[in-house]
Amino acid sequence: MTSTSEQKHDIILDSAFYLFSTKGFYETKIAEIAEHAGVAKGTVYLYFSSKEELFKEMTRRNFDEFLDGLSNELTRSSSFAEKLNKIADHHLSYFYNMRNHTRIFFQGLNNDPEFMEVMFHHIENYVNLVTNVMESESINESKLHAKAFVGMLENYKMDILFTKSFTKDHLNQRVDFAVKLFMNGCKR
Amino acid sequence: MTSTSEQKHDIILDSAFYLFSTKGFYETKIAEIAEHAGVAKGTVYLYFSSKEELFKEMTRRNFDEFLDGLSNELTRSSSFAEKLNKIADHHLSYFYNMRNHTRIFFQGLNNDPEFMEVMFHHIENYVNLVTNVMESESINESKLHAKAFVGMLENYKMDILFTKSFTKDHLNQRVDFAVKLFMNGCKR
Amino acid sequence: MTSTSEQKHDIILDSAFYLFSTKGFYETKIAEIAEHAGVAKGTVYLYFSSKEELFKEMTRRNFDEFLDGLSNELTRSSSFAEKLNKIADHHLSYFYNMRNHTRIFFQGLNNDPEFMEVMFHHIENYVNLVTNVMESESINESKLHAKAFVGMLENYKMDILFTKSFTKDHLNQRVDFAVKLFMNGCKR
Amino acid sequence: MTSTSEQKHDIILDSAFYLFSTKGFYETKIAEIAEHAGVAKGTVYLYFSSKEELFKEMTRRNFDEFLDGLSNELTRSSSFAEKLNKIADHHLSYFYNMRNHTRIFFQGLNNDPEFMEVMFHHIENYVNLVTNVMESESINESKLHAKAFVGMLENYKMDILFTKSFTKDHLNQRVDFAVKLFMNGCKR
DNA sequence: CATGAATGAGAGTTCATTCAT
DNA sequence: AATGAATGAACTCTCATTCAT
Repeated sequence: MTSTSEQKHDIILDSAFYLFSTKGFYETKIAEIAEHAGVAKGTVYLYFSSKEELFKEMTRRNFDEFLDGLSNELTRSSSFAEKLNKIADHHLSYFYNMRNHTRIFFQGLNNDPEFMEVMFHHIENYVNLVTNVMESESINESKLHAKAFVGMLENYKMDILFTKSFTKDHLNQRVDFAVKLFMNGCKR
Repeated sequence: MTSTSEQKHDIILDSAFYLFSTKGFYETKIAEIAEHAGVAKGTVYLYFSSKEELFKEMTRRNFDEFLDGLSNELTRSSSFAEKLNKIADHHLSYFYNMRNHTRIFFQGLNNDPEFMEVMFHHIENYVNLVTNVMESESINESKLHAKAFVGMLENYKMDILFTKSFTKDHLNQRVDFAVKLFMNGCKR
Repeated sequence: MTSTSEQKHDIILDSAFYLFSTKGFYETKIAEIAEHAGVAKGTVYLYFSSKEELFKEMTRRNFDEFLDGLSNELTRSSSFAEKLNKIADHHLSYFYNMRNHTRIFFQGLNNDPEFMEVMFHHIENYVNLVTNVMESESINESKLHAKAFVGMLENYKMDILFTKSFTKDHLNQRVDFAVKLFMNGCKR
Repeated sequence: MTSTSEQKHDIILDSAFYLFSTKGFYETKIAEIAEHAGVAKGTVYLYFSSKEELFKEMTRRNFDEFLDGLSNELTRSSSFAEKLNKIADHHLSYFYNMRNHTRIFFQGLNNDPEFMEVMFHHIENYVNLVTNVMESESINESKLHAKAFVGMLENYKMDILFTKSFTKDHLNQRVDFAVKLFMNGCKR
């Protein structure tokens, strides 16, 4: 009935995610994470060497989940439009599901090179995944296209995070819009 | 030869910008800002009521400069393509000039509603400026178009901030690319 | 129309009294006293060498006024009972008139020997005045009697300071009571 | 051999009493209390939420000890004179034992309503205890009598605190004197 | 005489981290 | 492995005092 070591590791990570993403890094205290996880303060340090390290691991897990999910969905898609759709939907749905955890998207460990590396690699991996889709369609300058597409999506993220009344319908509308704009350009 | 009161206000703001943007909010100490500005610690509090307030004023000034500059350039542009070009160039050049102050773009006062309001309004104002350009060209769903375009640019920002070898040429290339992609869509 | 130097000295002392007695020594700022007196902060230091000194001078003036008034009233009294009455009335009326300035009676400069000296001397002088009255009636152990009488009055001070609904009638009742008790003892 | 949690709480309270009463509230630093108690600065905050709170708890403990002791002694007294004697002796002995901690009697947290409440209640409780003694002897206006008696004692406190050469004999003399004066009035 | 901008020492408080149990 | 009491470095902000104008 007691938690295994691995389970405790994950429980702490869950609590860290919940609190960091809701309140921000500096505003979240180790004591709060411990309490939320139902362990003692000292226990946190048995699994993570520091607050920074805990934040980094949490971030890594988040990024990995995001990319694993996307990568999984892409293998089940066939046409180009369908793939773009999946990317857009996955991207915006991710933020939609996290719209109550807005802090996570604005705060990092900006002075920690290792953390910047983690972020940088995530973006790189994400863009590479999208770049592969572009290349499979023989699009030139595939990387620039990939970044532009991701950027469009990233910007709609703001609507989600700041608009209280944002619904799934609004989300679908943006998915369609982004794909069409990317494929055909603006219609004048 | 001595500073007027207004000058001192700005000198402190300059120092705050330099340090906050280089090291981040929490990592910058009031004592450092004072030293950098060549005044005593207490003097900072004669001009700004708190560290948070100082950060907010600095942010406001930054945002205002960005928008004033853009708005100024847009009035001197004629064709649609030219306007898009000016927006893209202004956006990316701004970050290019600040590529050594990367911290500023990742950290804020995420728990301070007033600060979030400042950020939100800036984004709103920026998008509205771009939306006006879209509308002047009678483009439907002008706001969604505006956000998508800004998003593309925003994403290229990452290249600038993370790529040490990024040059003005790379920048111009992205400006052209973004405008063309936005107008015509991806070419397959 | 402008204040003379002596007037300014007194105006500052008045403001100091008002604020110190309403808010306490540490809670009152020099800046507030200056503002209340309608002078600049630096001006306070032209008349008083430090915050402590200002507090001491204010206290001295207060004590002097109290004793001058009492001494004046006693010369106009004839019988013993009448004199005791004047003392009691003067004592309690003084606190009654100051019942909105309760801070002054609880806070001092407890670490400043000079201030303690000022307080000590005031008490001494007051008791001596009352002792003289006792001696003029040939009462033995005149000083112990004097202190006991002052003590009775001092304690009724608490009623005045803490009882919001305390009236002049209550005051007169206590004056009469104290004099009778002192002269005849408790009635059993 | 190590302190229990409760012991540490009391050790800090003891140190707080020693320093606050010797030097005053504002003149005593938390760092000094910690050092005197043999703990780290932060430890003080594990037991008391703020400097103010620490001062309040110390005051409460002091007051309680005073009243408990008195109440205990009164139950063992029989005649009226004996009871008055016990009150006078307890009151003056208390201050006699504390004659090196004079600061405590002049300084409080005058702006803190909660602290004023604590003080007010203590005085109230003390007077009530004495009032009960008066009533048990069927004395009219028992409360006014009680306050007068306490006032006499309170004033002799000054002799104790300010007279370096004050001895136990002086104290006993004042106890006797106060009781006789209260019972019989001044002898002319 | 008068001003008030500038100073900077100093204090209370927080909280990540440690370590004896 | 787990605890949580104890630590103490570090930081923001205050305010009496000074002095150039």
